[in-house]
Amino acid sequence: MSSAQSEGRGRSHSGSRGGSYERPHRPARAEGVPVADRRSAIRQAALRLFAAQGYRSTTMADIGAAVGIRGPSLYKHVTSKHELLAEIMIGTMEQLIADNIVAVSGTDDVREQLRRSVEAHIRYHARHRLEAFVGNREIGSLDQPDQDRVLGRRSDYERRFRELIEQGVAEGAFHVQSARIASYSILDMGIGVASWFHEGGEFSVDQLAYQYGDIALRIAGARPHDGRSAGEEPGSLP
Amino acid sequence: MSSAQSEGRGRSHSGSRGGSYERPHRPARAEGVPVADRRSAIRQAALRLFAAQGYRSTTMADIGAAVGIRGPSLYKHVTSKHELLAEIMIGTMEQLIADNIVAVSGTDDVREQLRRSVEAHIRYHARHRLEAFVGNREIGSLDQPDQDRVLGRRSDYERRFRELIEQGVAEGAFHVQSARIASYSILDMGIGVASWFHEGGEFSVDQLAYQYGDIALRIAGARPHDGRSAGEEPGSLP
DNA sequence: CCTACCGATCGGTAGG
DNA sequence: CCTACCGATCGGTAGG
Repeated sequence: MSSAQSEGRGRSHSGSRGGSYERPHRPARAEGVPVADRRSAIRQAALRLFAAQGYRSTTMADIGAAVGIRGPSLYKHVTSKHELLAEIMIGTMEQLIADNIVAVSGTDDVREQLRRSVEAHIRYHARHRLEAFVGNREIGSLDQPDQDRVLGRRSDYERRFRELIEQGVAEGAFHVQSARIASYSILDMGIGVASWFHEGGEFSVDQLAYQYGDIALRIAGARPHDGRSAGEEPGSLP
Repeated sequence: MSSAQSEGRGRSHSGSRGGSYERPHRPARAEGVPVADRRSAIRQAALRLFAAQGYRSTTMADIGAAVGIRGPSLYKHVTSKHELLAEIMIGTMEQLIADNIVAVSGTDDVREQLRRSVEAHIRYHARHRLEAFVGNREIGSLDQPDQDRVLGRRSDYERRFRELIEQGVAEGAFHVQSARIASYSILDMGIGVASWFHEGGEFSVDQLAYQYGDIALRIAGARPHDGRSAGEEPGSLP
């Protein structure tokens, strides 16, 4: 629910017509910045602007202004606007998959593997809201090859969750009608986090991760070896 | 997971330069269509194109071509491109709220109210994928007043689910750590359906609605009066 | 419902 | 890293 950002909607009707218009003030220094940091500053500005205004509504001049240079000067550091988007979106999927590999590798208990996978999924979507938000909204803004790359990685990522759930079902640890719907619902509720989470709100990232871990175990129909349902406090049964 | 559409990416490099270029063929009749249907045909075309290409990448000429007229002729039927988007997005939220009111009014059992609310939510997102998809992606493309209208209705809609869950908790029918996270997770997993569902796939709309109803009851920690967990077949307990 | 057209925007290149 | 600029696009209006 709710949108990620609200700043910067609509082309900035800034100081048009009427007397002396300087250029818009540049944010501090235009030079003197280490060349190595310049690229990452550009990427970060692009990410923020893509999230706030959308890829198509963000101009190279906007991105340049955010790092203190003019639009055309960006082409010394990046080859195109599209490249900036593709890097964000492919990098996001690579990170999610890498985090998932770590999450499942620390334990053999399928319940714990699912919990850790979901916690990693939630942590990423809370800590990297903008990446996740842009990654989920701008798929159609990619060219075909990059779109295929991102969708292929998404498919791989989903399969990891689905096969984990199938394994749990085979072991008798999970009980679901459809592993696919279970994995979709678990992943989709995590994706939603990127839309409404903000630091300093009702929940910390840790609390969020833990609660969604519980919810995922409920969705999976997980019961520990003694037969209790997931997410129940030991003493709360009727 | 996955994007809603893939047609029509990128401005259509269609027959530029070189010999005889007629205009692009118009899709059958340009006139002879009942005036009453014209507006809804335009809305439908706009919806399809907004979903496939994004609002900003869809031109009035695209929409016109889809209904067999030229871009400027659309202004006989609509006042602006923006109006087309606003109608879709506000109408979507109005329908979801109306469906929810019906869903909760048929029973007093809070479990059944939640089930029916979720089923209605899922049915809408499966049957009106494009509306839901556009409604969730183009919030930032609205002007401020319309964006406020949509977000206000979203907030109302979420509150209906949250208060239902809180009521269930108070009655001892549900058990959750946070009603807000429960409602967000339930709504977000439904929103996800609009991204990946397609008719003729593995599940029918009815199957989907039922399974997500079960999942929502699990998330809510629902147990029937006899103490069994939601979504379990009566004989499946260990 | 159409053509002609205005005014504005924008990604990217030239050439310092 | 900048200015000047090209080529193309687009929402909306004029005036039939």
